[in-house]
Amino acid sequence: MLSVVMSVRDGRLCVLLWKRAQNPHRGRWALPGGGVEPTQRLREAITRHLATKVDVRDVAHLEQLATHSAIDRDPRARVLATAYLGLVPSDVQPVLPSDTVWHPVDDLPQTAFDHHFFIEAAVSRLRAKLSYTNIGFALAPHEFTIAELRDLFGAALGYELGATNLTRVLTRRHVIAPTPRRSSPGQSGGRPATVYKFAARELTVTDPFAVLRPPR
Amino acid sequence: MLSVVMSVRDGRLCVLLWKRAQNPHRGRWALPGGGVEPTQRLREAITRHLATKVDVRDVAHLEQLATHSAIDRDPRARVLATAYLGLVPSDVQPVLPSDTVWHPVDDLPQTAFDHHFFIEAAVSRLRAKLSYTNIGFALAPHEFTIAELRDLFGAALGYELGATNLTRVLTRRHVIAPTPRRSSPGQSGGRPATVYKFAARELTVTDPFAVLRPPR
DNA sequence: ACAAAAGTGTTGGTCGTACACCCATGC
DNA sequence: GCATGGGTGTACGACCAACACTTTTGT
Repeated sequence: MLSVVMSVRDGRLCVLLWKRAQNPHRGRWALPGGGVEPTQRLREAITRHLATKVDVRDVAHLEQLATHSAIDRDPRARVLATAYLGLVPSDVQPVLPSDTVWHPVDDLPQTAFDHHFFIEAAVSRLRAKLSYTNIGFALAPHEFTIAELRDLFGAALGYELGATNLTRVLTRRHVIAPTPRRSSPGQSGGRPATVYKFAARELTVTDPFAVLRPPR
Repeated sequence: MLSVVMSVRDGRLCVLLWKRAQNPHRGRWALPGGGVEPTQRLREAITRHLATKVDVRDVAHLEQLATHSAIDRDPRARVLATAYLGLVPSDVQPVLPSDTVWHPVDDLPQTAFDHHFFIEAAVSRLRAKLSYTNIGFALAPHEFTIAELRDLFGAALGYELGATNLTRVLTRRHVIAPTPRRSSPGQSGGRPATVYKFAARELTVTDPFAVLRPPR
């Protein structure tokens, strides 16, 4: 049972890793995870582990990724590992243990076991879902300006994008909605930005049929 | 370890189920599945089980669906079940044991345990992937006419669709390609149909970014 | 007044659907 | 020739990207 907890930190998409102090794979970086009690469900086990071991309580979204069954995943014994993808909003600052660090996904250190496969799968999944669901809510603060959201999406997707079209796409799909509030500009001036929020804070598919749509 | 094996039979999307002769859930219909040996990988276990127990050797595509961990899934013991989605082309006719039957997914009998959840997940996954991948290759014969493909897709998606646009979408994306062959018309005449084939017989994503595309 | 930042209008292109029309065959 | 089924051409709308232009602020 593993969790790939991702969040945008300092403008970069990061994943939570801890440094192993013991063999096997001592010194390498591993995903948080552990065993599952016979009375626990997987989701429950993940949630509890994140809260107690790494003090991450504000996972805005959690979904199952995949189960790996390679026989020699762990040299000690046969371990079936089910991984979850967890997302933490960019404005929450969990207090992490000293061996646990946010690592940018485009500059990963050597990871333990087969954990880099899970990270790759998580990044692909997140990037894909950003384009056809409202999953962005789990990365963003409750309120934000378009500029902030543009930087957030840019960091998560790995490329720059324009604020204009981002606004239009997300509002047309009713993913985000303006609030009456607006932000005050910085020292250098500029027009105050409208404050937006996500319309829903649960995962919904916003673009269900790319093609081969059913007849109206 | 469970498999949701699906195929189009007699113009309907079907799933392979076997009737339980023993308690628990005697008389209900269950997905093929079984335990995993400590030396087996999941995919291997699924493949072997399908070949030996239900004589299904021609699974054209197999992908992992999800792992369920409900504590009371099986009243006998805590069982973690990882389900796979398998697809069988419509022209192969595996010899099934007498307790095993293809059931249309839109008219399911009472299923054992929580197997209907897996079936629902498999159907959703298949339908979604039909619109943005070339997964149709796993349902279709090696060669086919557009009319046959239209019926196949219609059965899988659950609604009628037009041959014209199906052709255009799939050829534009280079999912299918015409062959030099053409089919001879039936008794009632009609123009001979061009025979098509799938360009690739491995899963590829054909429509990766619906929106928020990276700049060219 | 000017720079900075946000927001709007407009255009052009791609893609998917609908539907009318043309083509090839059996009887 | 005519019915039958396959294939093509065209028009329309939805959607998205690019970019110029306007609005609102601070200094």
